[in-house]
Amino acid sequence: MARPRTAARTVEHPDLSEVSLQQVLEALVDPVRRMVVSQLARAGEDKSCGTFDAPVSLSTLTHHLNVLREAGVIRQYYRGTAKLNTLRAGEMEEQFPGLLSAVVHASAAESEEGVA
Amino acid sequence: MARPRTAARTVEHPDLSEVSLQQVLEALVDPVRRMVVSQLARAGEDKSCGTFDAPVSLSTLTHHLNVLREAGVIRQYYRGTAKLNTLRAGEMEEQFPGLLSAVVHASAAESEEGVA
DNA sequence: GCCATAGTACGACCGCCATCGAAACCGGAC
DNA sequence: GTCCGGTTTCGATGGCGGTCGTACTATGGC
Repeated sequence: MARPRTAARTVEHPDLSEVSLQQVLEALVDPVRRMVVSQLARAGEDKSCGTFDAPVSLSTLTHHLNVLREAGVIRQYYRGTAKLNTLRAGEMEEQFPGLLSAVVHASAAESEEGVA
Repeated sequence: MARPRTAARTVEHPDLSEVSLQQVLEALVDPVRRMVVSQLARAGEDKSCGTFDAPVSLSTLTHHLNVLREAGVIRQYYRGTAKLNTLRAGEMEEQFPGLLSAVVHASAAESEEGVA
């Protein structure tokens, strides 16, 4: 169907007003997904699927990224062969004030404690 | 074994420093438990098991209250025949800053939206 | 054109947790 | 003492979700 060569694959993202608190909490309750979120928050910038450090297979990781995207926590977009992921921190803050930041912060605090 | 007549049944509560973020999130991810927390937050004061409005049987409700207690979210104590429940909001705020309040707030916002 | 690389879709398995009903329990009222 | 209402424990059940491997697709480089 002569799909455009550039700006090729696009990804569906929910409007945050359509996302329920339940969805967000379910997304954040899984340890692997919280790792992903933490790594995104720490990295400061976009990471591709393969660059996450997680104790699961790639297909499982894809699954987790889908859940996070559907919960409105991350945004995904293609660039070249890679699919990049970024936190929707600002929007989340608007829709669920303090929630994502509290989780990220507590998560970081817990892992520091292990180091200290 | 000659259990003391007074100050009878006591309940074990974890120190919040022993509670993991994982535990807290698992406690808060269940809709019924979030209802309980919301009702406690709104009521302002202690509620007995039987006074919660939840679409589950009493035995299930007991189970949920146990989970919340073990996660450090609520404190329980006996008074007469009743077992009262109260939020450990202050302690939670210290250990997991912003977390419980964000969830309670978002929860309230969502139910208001249904009303509006 | 071909190949290599990155990610995805699908289907199956398995363990965990919410749920219930019924029976036991405990404290207080009488 | 006996009864009663409130709460808990136990065991069984059912469904959902995390996990994996494999087969597949798509993009970019050669």
